[in-house]
Amino acid sequence: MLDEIDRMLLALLKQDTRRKYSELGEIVHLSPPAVHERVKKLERAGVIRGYTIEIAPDALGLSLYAFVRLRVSRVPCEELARTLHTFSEVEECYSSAGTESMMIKVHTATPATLELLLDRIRQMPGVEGFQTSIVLATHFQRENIPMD
Amino acid sequence: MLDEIDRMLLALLKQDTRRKYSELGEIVHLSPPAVHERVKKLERAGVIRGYTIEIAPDALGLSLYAFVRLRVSRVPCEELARTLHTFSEVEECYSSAGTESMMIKVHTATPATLELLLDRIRQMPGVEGFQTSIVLATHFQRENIPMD
DNA sequence: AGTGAAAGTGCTTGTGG
DNA sequence: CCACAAGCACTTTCACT
Repeated sequence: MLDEIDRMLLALLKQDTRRKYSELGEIVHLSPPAVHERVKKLERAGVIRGYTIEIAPDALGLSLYAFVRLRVSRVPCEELARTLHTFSEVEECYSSAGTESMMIKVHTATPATLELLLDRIRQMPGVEGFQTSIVLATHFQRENIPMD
Repeated sequence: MLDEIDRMLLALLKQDTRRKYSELGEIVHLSPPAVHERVKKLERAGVIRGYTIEIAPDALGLSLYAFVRLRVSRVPCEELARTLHTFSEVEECYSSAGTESMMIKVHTATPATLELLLDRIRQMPGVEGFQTSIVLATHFQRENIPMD
């Protein structure tokens, strides 16, 4: 489905989408229209879901990250996820195997804001309790694009 | 530092960077060159760190996500982070407050690959143990851009 | 800082191999 | 599936407000 050239293009575009097609073509040894054709195909296939910017995490005045693991009972996780989606501070939401059935990543300006958020989460039906891990440092974030 | 128009532009570009400057200008009531000027300023200020693509998580044949919380002793977290960076399956790496001093997000093709990775992590000096949470569902991932 | 017009550049499409 | 060439749209710059 995806050959090596496709994977190289994905890796290159992941680094910087504003590379010229001619530049990409030189690297993968293809002409600009050929690169264009492949990229469009990746878009249509849904492999490339969208073109976005990476924003400096601290530029927006939100300095506090935390992971919260939720202990859930009775209520389906998907239903809780819909409620959590309405809290703008909740940036990621997962279901997981284990005692804590859900895990979220939250992003707030201050500890006080985090406390308010946790208060709201505590009141959600089905949430029996949670464990919070404050993030002290983000060492790296990246994406793994295997070339096989 | 960042006014409301800047934040709107960031939110719009986050959704789709291939919007035309004229299109952005209509929304924020500015001319294309004015939008251009602001975007360049955001780039120079480091608020916009880069332009990337979003890749469908399952398109690359990696179907298994897991969070691993590491119990660390003796060794500085930053040193462990450098070692973890050499494992391509480790996509995110954080230091956190609490009993488990570090937390990583890993992305592998199969449970067998995950096991091999955990074996390697287990052998790292300073890693006393870890707890693994397999991700069953990713409900949402997004970014919070406050408009204040 | 923002506007308007003009120039430059790369994207995009059609034709052909 | 890819290379070549041309039309076209957008980005980018410049002079001015």
